[in-house]
Amino acid sequence: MTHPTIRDVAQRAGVGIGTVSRVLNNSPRVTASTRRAVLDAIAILGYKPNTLARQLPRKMRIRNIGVITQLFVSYRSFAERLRGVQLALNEIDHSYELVLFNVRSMPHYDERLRSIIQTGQVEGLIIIDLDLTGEQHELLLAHNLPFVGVNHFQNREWPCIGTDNLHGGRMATEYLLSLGHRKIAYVGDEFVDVFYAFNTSYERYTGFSQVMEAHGLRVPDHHICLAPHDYDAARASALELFRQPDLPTAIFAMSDMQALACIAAAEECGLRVPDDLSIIGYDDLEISYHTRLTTMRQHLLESGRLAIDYLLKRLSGENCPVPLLPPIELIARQTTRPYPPVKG
Amino acid sequence: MTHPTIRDVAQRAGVGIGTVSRVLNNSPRVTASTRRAVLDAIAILGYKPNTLARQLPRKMRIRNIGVITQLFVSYRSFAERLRGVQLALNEIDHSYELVLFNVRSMPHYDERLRSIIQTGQVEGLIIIDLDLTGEQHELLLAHNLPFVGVNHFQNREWPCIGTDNLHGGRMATEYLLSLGHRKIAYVGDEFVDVFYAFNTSYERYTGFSQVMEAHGLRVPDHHICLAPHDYDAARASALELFRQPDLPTAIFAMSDMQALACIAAAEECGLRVPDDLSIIGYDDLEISYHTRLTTMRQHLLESGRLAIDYLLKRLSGENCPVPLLPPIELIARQTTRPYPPVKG
DNA sequence: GTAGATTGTGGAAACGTTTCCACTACAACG
DNA sequence: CGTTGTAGTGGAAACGTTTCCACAATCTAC
Repeated sequence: MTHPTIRDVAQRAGVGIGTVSRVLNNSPRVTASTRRAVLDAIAILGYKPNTLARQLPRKMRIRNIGVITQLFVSYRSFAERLRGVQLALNEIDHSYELVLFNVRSMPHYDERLRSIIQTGQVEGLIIIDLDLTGEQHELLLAHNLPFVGVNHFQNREWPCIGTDNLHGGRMATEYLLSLGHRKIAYVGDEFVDVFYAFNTSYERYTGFSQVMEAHGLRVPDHHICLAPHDYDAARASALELFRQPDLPTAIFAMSDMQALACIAAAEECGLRVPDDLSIIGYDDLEISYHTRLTTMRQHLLESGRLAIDYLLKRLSGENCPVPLLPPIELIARQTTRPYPPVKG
Repeated sequence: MTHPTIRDVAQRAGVGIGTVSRVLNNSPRVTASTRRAVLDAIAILGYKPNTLARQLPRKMRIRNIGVITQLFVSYRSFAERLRGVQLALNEIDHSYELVLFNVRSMPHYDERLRSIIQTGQVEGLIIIDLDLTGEQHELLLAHNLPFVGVNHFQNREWPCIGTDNLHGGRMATEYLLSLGHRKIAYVGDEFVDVFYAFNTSYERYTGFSQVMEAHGLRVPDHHICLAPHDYDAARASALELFRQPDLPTAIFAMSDMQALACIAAAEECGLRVPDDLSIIGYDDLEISYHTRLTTMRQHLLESGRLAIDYLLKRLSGENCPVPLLPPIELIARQTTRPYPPVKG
C-alpha cells in the first residue's frame, strides 16, 4: 500500500477511526492504553496524515499566493522584490500566505507553472523575472488564475510591472557624458537569452550604444565586456579590460553587483574610483547605499508592493489596470566624478 | 450562503456537477453554449473552487515546509538564512515547497504557530530567530510536527541551530585588545527582551564586558550605546557617542548594519575609519565583504542549509542529532587596525 | 439499588471536488 | 432501417479526514 490511511491505522490498532482521529488531534478523551496502541500502529505503518484531507471538513480554505522565481542566488534584485512583496502583504491583508516556488531551468519552469495551474494550489501568482510564452499565458487565462509579473523588462501582452531598460541605459550613459566622459565601457551579462538573463543586458546596452552613437562616439569592441551574471565573472572581465591599452574613464555596469566587481578589479589594478575611473551601476540595492555606488534606481522594493496591491485587487474581483512603477531615477553617489577632474 | 459550491453552480446553470467540473478543468468535451451557461453561473454566484477539495480526489499530497520568521525588514540576517534554506532545499529535495509565515508581534506569533500546528498545513517547520515557550514546544511535540530552529541564540531544550553569542562577543573584544585598543565602546540593541531582540545584544555585550574586566579595563557608561535595532537609531546613537569627550579608539557593534551605521556617523564627525577609529561588526553579511568590514562570521547561509538538512532527515523518519554550526570566525578586513597606529 | 452524569469509543455523515461509468441523442455506415 | 460509434452530459462513488451522535461502561450521589 502506498499511503496508509486513518482506516488502516484504526484496523491495525483495533479501534475505530474516530479514536485515531482523536489521538491525532490530541484530544484528552482517549485512554492512555488506547492512545499507546494507536501510536504504535501509526509508527509501524509509517502513517502520515494527509494535510489536504484534514482541512476539508474543517471548512478551511487555504489562501495562498504563489511567488515563482529563480533561485535568488545570482540576482540580488530578486530578494529585494520579494521583500517588497512581503512588506506589502503584511500591511494590506493578513489572510494570505506566501508560497515560494523556485525554478532551476526553463523546462523546470514550464513544468512547475503547469503543475501550479493544474493543481490550483494558489489563488494568485506573482511571476518574478520570468517571461511567459503565449501558451503559458493562455493557460493562466483559461484556468482563471490571477497573476502578475514583476520583471526586469516591460511587456504589454500580459500584466507585468516592469521597467524600461532602454531608457535606463540611456539615462546612465547621458549622465556619464554630462560629466565629460567620452571613453565609456559597458560591463554586463552576455547577450544570449539564457534562462534568467532575457535580454535585459542587451536592452541596457542598446540604450547605452544609442546615446554614444548620437554623440558621435565609437565604442571599441574591447570596451564591451560581457560575462555570465556573476560577481567573479564580472571581476575577471573587468580585469581583462584594465589589462589592455586605451583605458576607459568610466564604466556603465548593468547591475550593482557587477559594478562592485568592477570597483574591486579597479583597485586590484591600482586604479582609484572615482579619481581614475567613474563607475555607475544599475538597481540601487541596499548595498549600493553603503558602498556609495552611483546607480540607477529602479524601485525594486516598490515593484513588489505594487504587485501585491494589484493581485489583491484582482483577487477581490476588481478589474483594475496594471500599476506603473515610478520612473527610473539616477542616484548620484561617490563612484562617479567629472572628467577631466576639476581640482577643488 | 457563504461559499457557493460546484453544486450551486450546477443547479443555477441547469447542468450536472460533472459538466461544471469539466468547464473548470477546461475539458474540450463541453458544448460552447453549455460552457457559456456555466461560466455565467460562476460569475453570478462569485463561485471560487476550493483549492483543498480539488486536490483530494487527485490523490495529491501537498508537501510544504513552513518557515516562520519575523518580517525580514530589520534583521538582514533573516534574508541570508532564508537564502541558505532555499539553496539547500533546491539541491537536496525538489518535492517540497516553502511556505513563508511572517509574524508581527509576540501574540501574533503564538496565534500563527497554533494555527499552523492545528491545521497541519505544513509537514515540517523551520523557526527562524524566534524562541519557543515550553507550552509551544509541547504542542509541537504533541502534534508530531517536525521542527528546527535557526537562531541568534543557543538552546538545549529544543532542536535549534544556534550560535554562542557570549563566545562571539569575547572573540571580537579579544581581537580589538590584541590590536592594542583599550578604550572600546559597545553599540547594540537595547537589552530589553523585545519581540525580536531576545537577549542577543545582552549576550554579546556580556562577552565583551567579561573580557574587558578580565583585562582590568573599566568601560564608562557613555561607551555603552544601546538603541533599537535599526540603522538610523544606531547612527544617532554613535553620533551621540562621538559628541562627548573621551572618545573610544574602537567600537564593537552587535551587527554589521549597526557597524555600518557607526562608520557613517564617524565620517559625519570627521573621524576616519580605521585611522582614527577601529570598528568591528557581527554577522558577516554579504554587504560586509563589499564594505570591507571587519566582522564575526556566524555562518548564516550555512545555518539555513543545516536546518533543511536536519528537517528532511527528520521527515524521512531518521532520528539524527541536531547539527552543529561551524565555530564563529573572525574575519579581519579593513575597518580595524592596530592602536596606537604603527607607521608603515 | 437506582437515577443521572461522565468517560471512552465506534462509525455514519459531511466536506467539495474529480473521476468514471452510464446514458442519450444523433451521425455515419452498410 | 438497423448497427455502430461518438460527442455531450448526469450523477454516484471516491478521496481521507473531522465531527457529531449514539451507545456502552463506569462512576457518583442519594
